[in-house]
Amino acid sequence: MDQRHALALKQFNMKATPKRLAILEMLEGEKGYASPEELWKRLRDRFDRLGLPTVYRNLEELAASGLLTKVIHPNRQLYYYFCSNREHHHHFVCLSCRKVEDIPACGIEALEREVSLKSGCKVLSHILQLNGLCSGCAKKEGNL
Amino acid sequence: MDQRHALALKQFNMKATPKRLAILEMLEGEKGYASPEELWKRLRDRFDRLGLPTVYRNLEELAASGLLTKVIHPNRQLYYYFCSNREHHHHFVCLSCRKVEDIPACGIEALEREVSLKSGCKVLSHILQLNGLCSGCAKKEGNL
DNA sequence: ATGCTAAAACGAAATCATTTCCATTTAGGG
DNA sequence: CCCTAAATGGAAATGATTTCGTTTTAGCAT
Repeated sequence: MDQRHALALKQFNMKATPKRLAILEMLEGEKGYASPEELWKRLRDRFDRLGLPTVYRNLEELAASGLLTKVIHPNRQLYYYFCSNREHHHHFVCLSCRKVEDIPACGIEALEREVSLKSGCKVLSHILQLNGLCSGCAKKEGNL
Repeated sequence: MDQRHALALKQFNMKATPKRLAILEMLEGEKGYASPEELWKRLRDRFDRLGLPTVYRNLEELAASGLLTKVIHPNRQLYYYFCSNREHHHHFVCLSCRKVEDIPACGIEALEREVSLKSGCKVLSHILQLNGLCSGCAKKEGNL
């Protein structure tokens, strides 16, 4: 299991440091997205020394490599999610319990082509995310 | 022209204050998106007193009403854009010159229905934005 | 016109998530 | 086992955004 992550890191020329592995491992164990500070607090148990900047740095780098996914949250704070789905796809995120669900295909690639053809622009990236309440939270209602 | 904005504000039970109108007016005149601070600096010429918090507050409220559109920027700062297109739609934003272009239809409504039916979740909002370089900036290349 | 009241604006100060800096440590190829 | 680039620690800085309590104002009603 560690091996899996270590390999993935190597693919991106990132050293497989214990802290990086721990971050991936912990986030993989989460059911939903987590903030850098939350992860830091939990990981401190496992390391005598662990700086918050290290967590921020690693999360950012891992997201840049695509090993983690950033969540765009209305409160503008950073949240990350471990998604094993290596295909291009998008997410539904629950604003209440933080659960994340994959969204099957989106027609965005076609849209990108259409837009860039029509206006001559160069699409570098796109953001697509659905926000809401997962089935569980929607039932409990009164949430958020 | 003021009248137009004043009416729009009234529709949302917002007072048509000079500063609000000025914000709308100035943003309407922009070709692209602008940051609260930029707007503040430009608007200070027209008001002896204008607080930055006022600009922030108004931009936020106007965006909440849908009179302005928020841009999700990779640098995580706030940017706003005046979009006269009252239909539901999305944007392509140029990361270099800040130009904004409307994106025609997106199939998101269908996607939302599909997702919410399949997983029983309640989709409250969605984010869709294409980032890139507009045709002009793409030519100049080397941008960003 | 004038008064009234809730909404809006001031502006200084606080907040606080995120980043910087640089000295120290470490992973991992040679 | 060495070496070097990469990673980390920790304290401090940053700086966009928000809060707070007070003052002003829009706009309905008299």
